[in-house]
Amino acid sequence: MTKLEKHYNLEGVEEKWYAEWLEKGYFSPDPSGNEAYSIVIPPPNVTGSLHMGHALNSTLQDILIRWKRMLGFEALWIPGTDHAGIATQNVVERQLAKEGLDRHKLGRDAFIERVWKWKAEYGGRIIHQLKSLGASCDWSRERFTMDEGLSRAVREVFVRLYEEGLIYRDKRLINWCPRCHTALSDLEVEHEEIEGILTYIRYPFTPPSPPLSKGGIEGGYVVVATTRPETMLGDTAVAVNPGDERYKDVIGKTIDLPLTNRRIPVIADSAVDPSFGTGAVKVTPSHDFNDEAMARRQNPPLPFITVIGDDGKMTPEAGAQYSGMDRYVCRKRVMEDLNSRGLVEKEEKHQHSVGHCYRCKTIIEPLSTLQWYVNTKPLAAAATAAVRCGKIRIVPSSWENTYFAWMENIRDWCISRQIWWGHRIPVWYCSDCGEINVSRETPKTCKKCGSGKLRQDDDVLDTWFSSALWPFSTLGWPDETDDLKTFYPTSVLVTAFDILFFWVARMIMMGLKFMGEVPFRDVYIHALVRDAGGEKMSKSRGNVVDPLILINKYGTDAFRFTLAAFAAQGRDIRFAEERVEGYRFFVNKLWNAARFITMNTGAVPAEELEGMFRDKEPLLIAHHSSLDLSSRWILSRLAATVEEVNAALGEYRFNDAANGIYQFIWHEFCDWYIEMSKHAIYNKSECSAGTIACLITVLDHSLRLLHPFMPFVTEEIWQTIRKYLPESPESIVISRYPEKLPRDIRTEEEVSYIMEAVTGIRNIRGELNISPAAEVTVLIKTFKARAGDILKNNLPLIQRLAKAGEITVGRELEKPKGSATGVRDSFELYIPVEGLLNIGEEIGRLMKEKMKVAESLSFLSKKLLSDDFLKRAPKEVVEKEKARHQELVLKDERLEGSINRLKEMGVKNG
RNA sequence: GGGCGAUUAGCUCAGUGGGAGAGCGCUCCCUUCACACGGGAGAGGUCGCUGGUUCAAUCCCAGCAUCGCCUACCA
Repeated sequence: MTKLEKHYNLEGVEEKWYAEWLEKGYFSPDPSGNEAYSIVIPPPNVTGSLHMGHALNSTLQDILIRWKRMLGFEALWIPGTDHAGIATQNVVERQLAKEGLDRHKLGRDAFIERVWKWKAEYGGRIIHQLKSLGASCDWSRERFTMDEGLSRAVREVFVRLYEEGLIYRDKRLINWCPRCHTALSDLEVEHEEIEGILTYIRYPFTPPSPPLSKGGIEGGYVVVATTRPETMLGDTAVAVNPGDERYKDVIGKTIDLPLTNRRIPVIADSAVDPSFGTGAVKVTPSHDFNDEAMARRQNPPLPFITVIGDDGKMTPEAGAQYSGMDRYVCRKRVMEDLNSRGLVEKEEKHQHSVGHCYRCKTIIEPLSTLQWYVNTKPLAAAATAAVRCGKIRIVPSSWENTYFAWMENIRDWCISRQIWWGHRIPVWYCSDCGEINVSRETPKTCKKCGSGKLRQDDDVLDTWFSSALWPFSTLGWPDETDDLKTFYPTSVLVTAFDILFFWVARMIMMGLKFMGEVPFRDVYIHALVRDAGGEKMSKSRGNVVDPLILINKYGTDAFRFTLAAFAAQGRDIRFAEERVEGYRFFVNKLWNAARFITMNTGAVPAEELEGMFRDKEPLLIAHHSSLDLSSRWILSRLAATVEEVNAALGEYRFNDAANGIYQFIWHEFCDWYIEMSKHAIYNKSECSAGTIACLITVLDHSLRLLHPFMPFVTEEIWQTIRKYLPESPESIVISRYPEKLPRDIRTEEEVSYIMEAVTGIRNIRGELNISPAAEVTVLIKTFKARAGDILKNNLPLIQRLAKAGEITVGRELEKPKGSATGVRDSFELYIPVEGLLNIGEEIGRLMKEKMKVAESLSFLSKKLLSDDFLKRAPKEVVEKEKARHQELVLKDERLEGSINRLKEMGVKNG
C-alpha cells in the first residue's frame, strides 16, 4: 500500500496521470462501439491564451464528456483551433513591424508562409494549456480551421451556396475598418456610446432664395445637423419629412453646397424625423447607411460621391484642399472653413453610439465596396424552425427569445475580407471575357471562353465562415466517414452567449443546409466570467485573473471544482479566489478521508475483507443484512447523492451536482459516517469486515462521482484502493459512473434519531460552554416508541459522538431539577448542569430565547385568529400551523420553568 | 429607442407562494491517534423601494431605483 501523506501534494500528480491517460488512449472512442456522445470544442483562436472563459467552457465540457464516458458512451470531444483571420494577421503584422517590415513589402505568399511559421511556433500554446486543465479531448482528432480537410469543406459549401444563388456579389455600403483595411460584418462592429458634438451647419439656397416658410429657414439657408462634418463634402441632397410644414415649400429647390462647387437638391423622405435637430438632414449616400437607403429610394436615385477612402483618408473627390487628409484632420479643417464663412450656427454636446472594429477598436467607416454576401434569410428560416420545434434545445431557455429575435431580423452576411490570412475565396475572374469561375478545384482555364488568363479573387472569407462548418467539417465532411455517421449530430454545444450569433446560429444554418440535420441536440449557454466586482475581465481593465496561476497555486482539481460550483444557470459569475482556496481544502479533506480508510484496512483479517468484495457489485447490497445501522445509512445517503448528481448533470445544473457531492463527502461521509465507524475500528473485537468494506465502497463511489469534476486527485486515490474492488478497470477514467443504487428510507429515518440526539447534546454543551472533558449525564424523554428503541440500541455510539456519560432513555422520564433542556422532534433531552456552568449567563441566554419564541408566538396567534386564514388556507397548512403553535406554547412554558429553576439555584448558591 | 438579466448574511452566491440557506469571513470552545487545509457550537438578513393579486408574497403582477448586458440607421 502506498503510504499517503498528511496533506495532499499535487506535485507531479497531474502530469503523471494525464500522460498515462493519453498513452492508454482513453480519450479516443470507437466509432463502431456503443452509443455515441459527442461534443466539438468551440475552437479557441490560435492566437489565444487560456483565459477564464476558456477554462469555464472547457471544464464544463470535460465534466460532461468524462461523465458520459463513464456511463458507457463512446464519448468524443473534438479539440481544435480557429485560424482567426484578422486577429492572427494583426499579431503577425505587429511582429513584422518590429522588424521594420510590413506585409506589402513581404508580398502575399511570403506573408502567408510567415503566418504558418508563426502558427507552428506559437499556435500550440492554448492546446497545451487545455491539457493542463485535464481536458479529455481526443487529440488524435485535433483540427485546425485551415486544415486541408476543412478547406475542402469550405470550398464545397461556397460553391454549392453560389450555385444555388445563396452567395452573391454586390456593391453597397459595408462597415469598413480603415486600420485592418477590410470589410466587417454587422456583428463584428461593436457599438459604444460616446459623447460627440452635433454641429449645426447653414446650407445656403441657390439664389434667388425661396420664400420663407414658418421657422426652420432663415436668411436664405437651411440648417442641418451632423456629428461628422467632414462627410458634408460627399452630400448629394438635403432631406426633409414630406409632412413637415416648415419645409414644404423648399422641396425640389437646390442648395449651393458649401466648400464645394456642387449644387444639391432638397428632397422629401418620410424617414426623416421632424423633431430631431432642425428636421432637415444632410444626405451622404456614400458614407451613411440611412442615407444610402434614402438615396436608393429616390427616383432617380441620388448620386454617390465617395469622399473618404479605404485608408480613412479623404479622396480627391473631397476637393483638392482636403484630398489626402486623414478623416479627423479633415473634420477640423472643414469646421475651420465653415466657421470662417459664418456657416456654423451652433455646436451641441450629443450622446450617440459609434461603431468600432471588434479587433482593433478603430472607428469603422461605412464605405461603398464590392463584397461577397450570403443570403441568410432562407437559411435562417430553417434554423429558427429547428429551435421552435424542439429539435434543438437551448438551455437555459431564456436565450431562445434572443435567438429568435436575431434570426428574424437577420441581414445578409458579408463574408469577404480584404486580408490575406484565411480561406481564399474560390472565385476566378477571366481576364479575357470577364466570366466569374466558381470552382471546388483551382481551374486552369475559363469555363466560358477557355482562356488561361484567370485571376483568383484577392479576398478571403470571414473566419466565422469556416467556424460555421465546424461540427461536420471536423468529422470528415464532405466525405461520408464513419466518424460523421456516428458522431453527427453532436450531443451538445457548450458556449457563452457572446458568440450565439457569430457562431451558434450560423452552425445551425449550415448544419441544416448541408447535413440535413441539426449540428447538435442541446445548446448549453453558460455564464460569462467576470471579476469579483462584476466587471468583464479584459486586458485593458487590468482585472484579468489568469487560470494558469490559479492552477499552479491551488491545483487543477480545486480550480475546476470551483468553476463547476459557480456555474449556476442564467447568471454571470463573479469570480472570487477564496472559493478556490475553499475547494482546495475539500481536496485535502477527501485525501485525509482516504488516508484514514487505507490506514485501517488492516483492522480485520484480509480474507474476511476480501470475502466482502468477492461478489460483484453492488457488493454491499448482498451483505446488507449483516451491515450495521450506520453502514446501511451511509449507503442509502450515497444512493440519494448519486441520484441527485446524475439528475443535475442531465440538466446542466453543474453547481447543484458539485454541491451535492461536496455536501455528501464532507458532511455525511466524513463528519458522520467516518466518525461513527471509529467506534468499531478502535475496538477491534467489535470491528466487522462490513464496516471496512463499506468505508472502501463509499470512498470508491465518491471518487467515481467526483472524477468528472476532479480528475486527478480521484485517480490518485482510487489507484490505492483499486485492489479491493471487484473487476475494477485499470483507471478511474474508464470505470463505471455510479447509477441507481437502492435507497433505504427506514434506515435513514432511524439514523436521523441518533443524529438528532447527538446534535441535541452537542447543542447544550456548546451553548452552555460545558468543558469538552466533562462527561455529561443525559436523560432522553422520547415521544415515540420507535425512536426510543433506536436510541437504546445505539447508546455507545451516541456516548462516543456526543462525549456523554450515562444516558437514560424512557417515555416517562421526569426532568431533573437544575437541568438544561433540548427540544427535538421526537424527544426531549435533559442534562443536569449544576456545577457545570455559570448560572447568570445561562439565564440571560434563556431569556433571549424566550423573547424570540414570544415573538413567533404572537405572530402565529394572530394568524390563527384570522377567519380568512382558517377558512381559505389548505387544511394541512392550518393543521401544521396549529401544531407549530402548540409546540411554541410548550416551549415557552419550558423556558419559563427553566428560567425560574435556574433563578432558584442562583439564590441557593448565592 | 427596444429587449433581457440582476438586486437575498460583512463578502461571493444558491433557493422557495406558508416566518430563508451554503462557502468564506467573524465570535466562543477544542492541538481527541484521517485531516488545525481539522472538529464542535454560535452571532449575523423588514430577501432593492412602492403599490397590487392572495387567507398568506422574499417568491406572482405592475411601477420605480440602481447596476450590468444585448440590440438599434435618430442625422
